[in-house]
Amino acid sequence: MATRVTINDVARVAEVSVSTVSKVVNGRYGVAPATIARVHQVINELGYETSLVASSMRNSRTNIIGILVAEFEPFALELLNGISATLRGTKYDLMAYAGNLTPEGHIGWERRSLSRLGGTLIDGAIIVTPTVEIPHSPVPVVAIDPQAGTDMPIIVDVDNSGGAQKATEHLLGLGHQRIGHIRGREDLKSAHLREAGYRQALENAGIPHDEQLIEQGDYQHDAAVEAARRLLDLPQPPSAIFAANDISALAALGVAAERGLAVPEDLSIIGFDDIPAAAQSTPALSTVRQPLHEMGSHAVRLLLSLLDGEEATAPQQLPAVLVPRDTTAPPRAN
Amino acid sequence: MATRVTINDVARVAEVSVSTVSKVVNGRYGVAPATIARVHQVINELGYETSLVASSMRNSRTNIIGILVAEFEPFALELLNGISATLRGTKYDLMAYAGNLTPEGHIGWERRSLSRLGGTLIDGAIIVTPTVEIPHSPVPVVAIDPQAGTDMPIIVDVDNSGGAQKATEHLLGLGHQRIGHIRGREDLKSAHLREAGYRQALENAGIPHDEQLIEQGDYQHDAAVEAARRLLDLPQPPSAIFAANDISALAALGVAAERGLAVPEDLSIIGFDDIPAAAQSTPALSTVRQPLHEMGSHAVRLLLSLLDGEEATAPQQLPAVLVPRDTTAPPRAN
DNA sequence: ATGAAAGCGCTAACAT
DNA sequence: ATGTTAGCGCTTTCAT
Repeated sequence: MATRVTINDVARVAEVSVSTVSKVVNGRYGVAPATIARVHQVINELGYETSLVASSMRNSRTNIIGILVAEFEPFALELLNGISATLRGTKYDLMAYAGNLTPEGHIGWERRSLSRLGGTLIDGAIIVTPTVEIPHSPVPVVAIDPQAGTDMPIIVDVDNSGGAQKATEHLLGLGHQRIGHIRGREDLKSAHLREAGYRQALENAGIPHDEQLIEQGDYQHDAAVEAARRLLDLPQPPSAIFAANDISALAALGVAAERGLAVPEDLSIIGFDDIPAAAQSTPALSTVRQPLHEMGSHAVRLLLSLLDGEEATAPQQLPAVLVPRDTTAPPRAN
Repeated sequence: MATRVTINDVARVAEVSVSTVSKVVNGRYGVAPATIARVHQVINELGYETSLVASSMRNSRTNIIGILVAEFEPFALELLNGISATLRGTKYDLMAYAGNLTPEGHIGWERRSLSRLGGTLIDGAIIVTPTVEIPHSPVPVVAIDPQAGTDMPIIVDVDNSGGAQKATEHLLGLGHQRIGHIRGREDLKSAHLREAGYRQALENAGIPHDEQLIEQGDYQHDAAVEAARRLLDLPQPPSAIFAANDISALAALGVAAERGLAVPEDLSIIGFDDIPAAAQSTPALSTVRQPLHEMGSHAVRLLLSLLDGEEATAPQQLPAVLVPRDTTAPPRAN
């Protein structure tokens, strides 16, 4: 754990000025070949590398893209995978920063992280699932799957309403006519869009609207359990349920079990997200998947074009992918 | 994309000196309550945040842990998951840096990244799968799964020999007596350890050593295909093969198919690593898994104790987990 | 209680 | 070809 080798150490040992070392390191003109050789030799001997931090204070460009996440959970990690793959071969390095691990300050973490890194350390940022608007950023920013309003300029997310529509049409296609919906969190854009997709599918199928079939699940297990119970307690219970996320769908699966309902024979259930647990449940949960890899890839391409000085593009919606598994089947003939 | 708000902006608007602002931000004593209030107000108005970069040049501590990876691939991402979870609730933020994405300089990326970030930006580092020794680091370092020698002081990795032994004993337990081995890359420590575990298991079972049953597969598909062919061409071919990694095992699976051998009836195959493709193959590959989540968690705990000034600990070996799937079964009765 | 000044490691404009 | 200097944003003595 030796102390850091700085440009000063190199200059001293090579018996030149620091600016000469800097010129050599950055390949600037106006240094004698002999000097270049000697400096390089000292650099190797000492194992010197320029400090990213110090040089980023002088240079505007660092060739580093920052990925700002609240936390490294599976959703963010899968995005990171696509981002990393897309960045390979470009001149950019990748720095992922989780600035929300400390107990304090959880809301608005993205604004904080962006201010702390932007303008100096990173040339541009991709923010994963931001919770608040970013009014003015020091660097170009692309948001992935923003939770709140749509005021962020550049956005990549899944086609929530289209995905919900696919899920509902899947049930419709199996022959279901009475389809319930467990709604997501009121304050999140995605919840509204998913509900809209559900309504759209029913409308397209010419099925009259029944407000009783929509219950609030808040994207959370407990609330979804209650919602599912109310749905199944209906005088005319639904033969299928589209839940706004997999957590809720899994909750509904539990309620079906507690009622002695066979899934999918007595009740079909489909979720949204395709979280890992979805594939593990018994029976395996039918759902709709966000193409995370491609979303990350898309975000990178958008950011790179922004960094090349191109104009802001319209929001990018990537299609959701239907993943039919074992919780959806035709309704029991009656 | 407004320009960055600096401490100077705050000072100017609040009509105080920058040092006063700094004191307020860092909660130092000796500032009038009225001044504190005014400065805070301006900070909020302007949306100021201290620059990580600038402050890290003055402070020795940043409360940021750096994870240095060559690339964000599944192995590193899974580790990141464990690392992030373990760091939650501590005072540390997490910064993951992939410094190998640029085409040039791929070997020794870890030394480069460490020099560039260490000493200023990060308080300590966890390096994933380093390829070279780190002679002197500016900050405490823990290595996960180093590829080369064992000269790195603090290491976390899977128990390679133990895992190989488990795999071999699994085959032994099924009744196999003649077990081949496709060896990994000569220059990697893990390959030697896995071979050693294989030999140990056979020795423990009192099975005489047959050098013909070990072939070089280099951890690579093509070489492993050749190795598997040679094994199966033997006058007395093995009834089971332990491959040093899943790539090689999958290659062997292909060779079995090309020979018309049924797996696992005619030939049992087991790999090592549990890469995603392992679960996808037909039949699904039996293998041995590295507990990546726990390895990440362990590395964090080691690093934190190092940062608390504790002494270097001995290398940590985490047990590998046997994952029996469908490519291993008792040998055909003969 | 406040501010002026030095310095962290580095780069670039400007001498020499 | 080389060195001197200023300054990036910040924290920390050290005056005042």
